[in-house]
Amino acid sequence: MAELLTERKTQIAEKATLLFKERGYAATSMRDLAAAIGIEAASLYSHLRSKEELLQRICFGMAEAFFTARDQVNSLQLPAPIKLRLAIEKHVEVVTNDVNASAVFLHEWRHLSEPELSIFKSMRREYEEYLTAILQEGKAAGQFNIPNEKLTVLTLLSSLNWLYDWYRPDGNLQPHEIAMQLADQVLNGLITNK
Amino acid sequence: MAELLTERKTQIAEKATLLFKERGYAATSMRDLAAAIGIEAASLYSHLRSKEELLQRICFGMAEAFFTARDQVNSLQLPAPIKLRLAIEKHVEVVTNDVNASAVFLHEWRHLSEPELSIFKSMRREYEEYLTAILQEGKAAGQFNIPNEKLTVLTLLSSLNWLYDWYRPDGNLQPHEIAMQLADQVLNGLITNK
DNA sequence: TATACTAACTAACAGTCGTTAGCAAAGATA
DNA sequence: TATCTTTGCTAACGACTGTTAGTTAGTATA
Repeated sequence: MAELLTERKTQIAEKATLLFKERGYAATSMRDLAAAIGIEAASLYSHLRSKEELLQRICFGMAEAFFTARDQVNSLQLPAPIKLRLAIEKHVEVVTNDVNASAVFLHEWRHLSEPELSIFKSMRREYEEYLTAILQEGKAAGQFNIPNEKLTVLTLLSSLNWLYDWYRPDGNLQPHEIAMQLADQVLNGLITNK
Repeated sequence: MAELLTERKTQIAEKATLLFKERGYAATSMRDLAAAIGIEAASLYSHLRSKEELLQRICFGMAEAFFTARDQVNSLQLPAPIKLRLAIEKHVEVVTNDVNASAVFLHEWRHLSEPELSIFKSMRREYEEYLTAILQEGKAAGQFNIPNEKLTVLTLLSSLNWLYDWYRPDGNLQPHEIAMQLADQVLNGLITNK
């Protein structure tokens, strides 16, 4: 029954993501995970090779989603301010699409062991460079006022990433609206009448 | 030897803060901590009652520092935009003053057990409300353009909090400069020529 | 009907966890 | 000199860790 097998594997992955988010990777035991599903800890090993495999899937799955978003943005030739809006929109889509996985991706990656840890870090750096490039483009064209790109890109990223903490799929703010308001705030600031 | 006693206690607190930041609370064992100091794990208990006591001191010590900053800001009668600049400045001071403790404060608080956990959460909420009040003040006075206060305050806080991740005390950016650039960015946005 | 595979189980492994008990050396105090 | 306090030690506790071995019932395939 290929379908049932996949269902169970999916269920394990989803519960693991939830527990890793709520309690952290190190504080979640395989017995916790098994109990949350309703089986014995040893039975998990019919479906996976190790606990860390679960973490790897979550971290690299999210990384892949962010790269896909980046490639979509970069496939278009756009002025920097509009490109930045699009990048924000796509990033928000990825985060809101799976807030649990986003939280694990952001906070639990350091429990990866080598070589995955180094690979993960370099992927993250690559994504930061993609956003930095947009900022530099706009700065060079005189469209952005940025004294320090690094500060700006890290501030931007933290604003976008914290989303997982308060976004509610059943709330009244849609991802698109959130992205628009975030983009307005980042681009125009809070001060009225510009 | 009251002084030596205090020195050792301080050393333990600092190493614990560093290890909790780097590996996370759950993944740091008392044996790890003891080894980092150069004593046996059991010897730690001459200086503290439990592992969680260490976490409590870090979390509530930082909370106290943030509240002190808030009270300083609130003791002055200022227009909202200037008050927000000051709040940002004070917040940056607290974070940059101890980046390790800031990281633990931000990420490891959920390993507190009751009743400390609930107390901690309500203190955090109180601090968010202090910042929200400034935003509402400016909005009511027509100085701020804010469609959604909650989104704005959480975005602001995440920008400020992520500082612990990249601020280097020996770097070329002083806390005051960082605070000014952050404030400019939040208030004026990235777009040139306003 | 016979065979192979899947997904669960129980039992157990070697190691680690936070913590306690009991003790020893050193220095401070009386 | 005698006593108390501090700060470390060794040894050990019971619980928990990720994981493996071996087994079993049920289902799909030949």
